[in-house]
Amino acid sequence: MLSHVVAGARERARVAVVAAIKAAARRHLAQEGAAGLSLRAVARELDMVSSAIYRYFASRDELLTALIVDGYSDLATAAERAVARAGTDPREVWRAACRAIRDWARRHPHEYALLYGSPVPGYAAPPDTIDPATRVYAALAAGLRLAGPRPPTPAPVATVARDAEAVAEALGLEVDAGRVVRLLAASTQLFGLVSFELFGHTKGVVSDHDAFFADRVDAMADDLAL
Amino acid sequence: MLSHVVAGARERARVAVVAAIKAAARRHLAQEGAAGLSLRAVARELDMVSSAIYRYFASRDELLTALIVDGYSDLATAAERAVARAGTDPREVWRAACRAIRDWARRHPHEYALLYGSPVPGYAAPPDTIDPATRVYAALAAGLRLAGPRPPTPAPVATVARDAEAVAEALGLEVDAGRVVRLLAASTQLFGLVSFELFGHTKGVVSDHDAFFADRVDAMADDLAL
DNA sequence: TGTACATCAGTGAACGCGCGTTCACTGATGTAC
DNA sequence: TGTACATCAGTGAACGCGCGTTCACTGATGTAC
Repeated sequence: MLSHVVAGARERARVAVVAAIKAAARRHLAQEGAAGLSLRAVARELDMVSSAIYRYFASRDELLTALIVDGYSDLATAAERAVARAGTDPREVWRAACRAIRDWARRHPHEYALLYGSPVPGYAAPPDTIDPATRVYAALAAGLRLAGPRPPTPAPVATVARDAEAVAEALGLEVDAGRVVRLLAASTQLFGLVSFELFGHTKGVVSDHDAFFADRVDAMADDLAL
Repeated sequence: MLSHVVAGARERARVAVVAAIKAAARRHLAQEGAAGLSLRAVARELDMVSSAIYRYFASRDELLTALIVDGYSDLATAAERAVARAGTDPREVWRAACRAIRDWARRHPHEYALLYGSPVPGYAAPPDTIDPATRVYAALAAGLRLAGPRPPTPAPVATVARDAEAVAEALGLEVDAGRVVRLLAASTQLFGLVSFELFGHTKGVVSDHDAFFADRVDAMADDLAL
């Protein structure tokens, strides 16, 4: 729609206020967590009356959804940029994607928790969140895509192989099912590492998180034959 | 203290009420999540007046702490029992521990989220939670302990090696640093897999979670040389 | 064994607070003729 | 270009609700002599 390109003053003001609300909500998130996100608190911070928020978001859940979609998009963009900067060496591309995701998570711990932590009770993520979430996995798959076919690994059982082939298809990977399963596992490993670090489960165990993370990213690269 | 063994009626009643409060709180947790756990709702369910709860717990946070400690203990006990049942084959012991953790998590998704999901905002876990949490990792290490020294792996950088040696010491493992790092990684991988499954991140990707999980548990066993 | 006293569980009212959402409204900004 | 009308942003009051925590209290249960 042209109205999005040549916007009138009203439209531009609206976009600005929506952005301000989301920014304030993000700040609020950092203090109270997702479950405690309050429309009234957000309105207060913007010197608005609480009911004014309803001009921009139909409900608290709709604002939450916007934050989640923005979060995935922001994270995906960070990963994609890192991948683009990393050149064409598959292992470097993999490293760049992993590092970008961890760095983003450390910079935005509460948004990370919103995306990959406990689900918000009573809130069901709508389908709008699927696409940006998929972009993150696509960035993680970039190294394998660059590397092309890999030495085959033992095939997983049929049900798993079928899932793996669907994933390969969706991400444009020409890789055997076993390797795709390893990529899925590497993703859960990656988010497991980041979650443990951010949520405090490695307190008193791991002291040099940078080195530990780098070590494991390379181990995963080996496993993926990158 | 003897009073814990030969308890009077008052003491026995007290223990029973504490248990009832925790049970109700756990049920409430399942509906509202940790952030929404409400003393008043718990009291209502037990047909008590809300202030009566304060005879048993000094504050909401103290009740939360009790739930967390119980959660880790319960999970650790489940893992330890599975390990004990599994016999002496290291790989079987490893499989049993992993399966027990996943099964417990699926049976208690909200307690799992309380333990391994996003931290509760404004709540700092007290040191009481460390011991039972460590028992879980000890159960995961049982396979490696049984297997004894493994073929050495490339040594990690010094800071990581030092952490690994401290962990080996604490868990009573006679294993090289590289292998200990792999065990730590396997733990984060395990909890990453379980979290992704429970928190819905594999929706539309993995259809046969049992098979996928079993496949990865064996891959980790290979990596640990079990 | 019987009695006096201390301990404890549970009550009910209250404090002060914050929340999401609705509604009728005012006034400013844009649009169509 | 000027005017009439429609659209929209933001206001302020209100609804009905739930929360954690404190406090003075009643009555039952245990303990010491």
